[in-house]
Amino acid sequence: MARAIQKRTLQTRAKLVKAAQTVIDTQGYEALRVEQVVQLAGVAKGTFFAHFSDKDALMDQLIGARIDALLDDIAAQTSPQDISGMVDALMPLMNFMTCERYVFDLIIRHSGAAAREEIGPIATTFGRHGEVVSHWLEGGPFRQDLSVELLAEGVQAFSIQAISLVFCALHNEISLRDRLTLYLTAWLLPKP
Amino acid sequence: MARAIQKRTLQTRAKLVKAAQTVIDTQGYEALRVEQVVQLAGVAKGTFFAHFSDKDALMDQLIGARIDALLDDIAAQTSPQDISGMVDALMPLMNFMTCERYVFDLIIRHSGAAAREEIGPIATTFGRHGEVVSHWLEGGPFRQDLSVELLAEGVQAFSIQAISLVFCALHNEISLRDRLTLYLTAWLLPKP
DNA sequence: ACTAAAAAATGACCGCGGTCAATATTAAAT
DNA sequence: ATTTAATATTGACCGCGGTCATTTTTTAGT
Repeated sequence: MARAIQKRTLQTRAKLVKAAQTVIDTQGYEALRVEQVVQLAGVAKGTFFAHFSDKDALMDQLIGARIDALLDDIAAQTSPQDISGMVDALMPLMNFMTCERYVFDLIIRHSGAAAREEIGPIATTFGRHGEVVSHWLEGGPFRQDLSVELLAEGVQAFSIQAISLVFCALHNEISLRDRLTLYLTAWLLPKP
Repeated sequence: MARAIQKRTLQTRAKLVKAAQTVIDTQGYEALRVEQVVQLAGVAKGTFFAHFSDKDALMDQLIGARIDALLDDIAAQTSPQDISGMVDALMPLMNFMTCERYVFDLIIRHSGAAAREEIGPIATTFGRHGEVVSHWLEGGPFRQDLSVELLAEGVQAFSIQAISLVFCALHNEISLRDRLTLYLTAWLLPKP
């Protein structure tokens, strides 16, 4: 039968997460090295991989937690009634996703369940994001010819597109906020 | 003063590219190892990195060339006059982009100029893609309230979204083609 | 031809993510 | 308390991308 999780296990895991967060806070996500994390946590390298399947799994958890916290703030607000309000609400999330190229790449890589059997923290936040946006669209003054779920998928697609262009050498004359406003207006308020 | 490029340089580079293509043809993109490529090409490891800044640069070139060839085919056809025709035209490209998860990730990572000074082969193909789609939209029976360039950016955003969901464990009940059709209809033929 | 400088090729070496057989610790059974 | 099986930890080791001082080859000047 399945045994209970040992206290030691939780302690070690907590030490690893704390050490990782310290590294990220001081040096950023991209600079994180597993060797540095285990040294800071005072455990052997192998222990790390007994707790996380790989380095990406740790990042998935930490970045997923950050996004979740941002979504908490977003969900706590009243539903925006126009594009400008919607962009305002989404900007903290957008800013986090653009804080480092490495972070953006990792989020994209984990946004779907990434062909793994179990869905990870970041993928879960994408589901939540869709629900929050869907809820906004339900009563709002936006196009009514499509399901809110489909519209929400479009909002995600354009958010990713806007973020991508931040890292693009060609199109950086227009700000992230302005580009997202442009996209969402075209998507949610078409006037053909 | 700058000297002319040696014949030997071009030969070595060709040997590396040929060896790489052989590996890819037999084992796929993800399985490619630099060590195997240089062994097959009969050169030292250091030589590889004298010709390509890193492994990604080689992939950028090879995948970029493939996409370019697909865009040649697409551009050679007459402009599609409806969503179905547009999706038909785009499908070969979509299928290539979904042939391997590794390929998709690499394309995304290089789709913008990736914060590098010089724009790479894949990033160039994205520019071309935008031009081809813009040209389609110019005379076609699609929404006229936005610039064709902006509409083309949307087509790219939805293409990426559709591809992403192929690799997503949650949403794989609907096919890539059907999803792209759904998205492009909603984007290019809104009826609010 | 000979020589000097520029360019190309080499391979030992490093950094870092990830593995695994061996060892240590914990918790249940007697 | 002792045994036993499950679980957690360890660190030497591996694979592979990437570096760089050294050596080899090519080119241009005389």
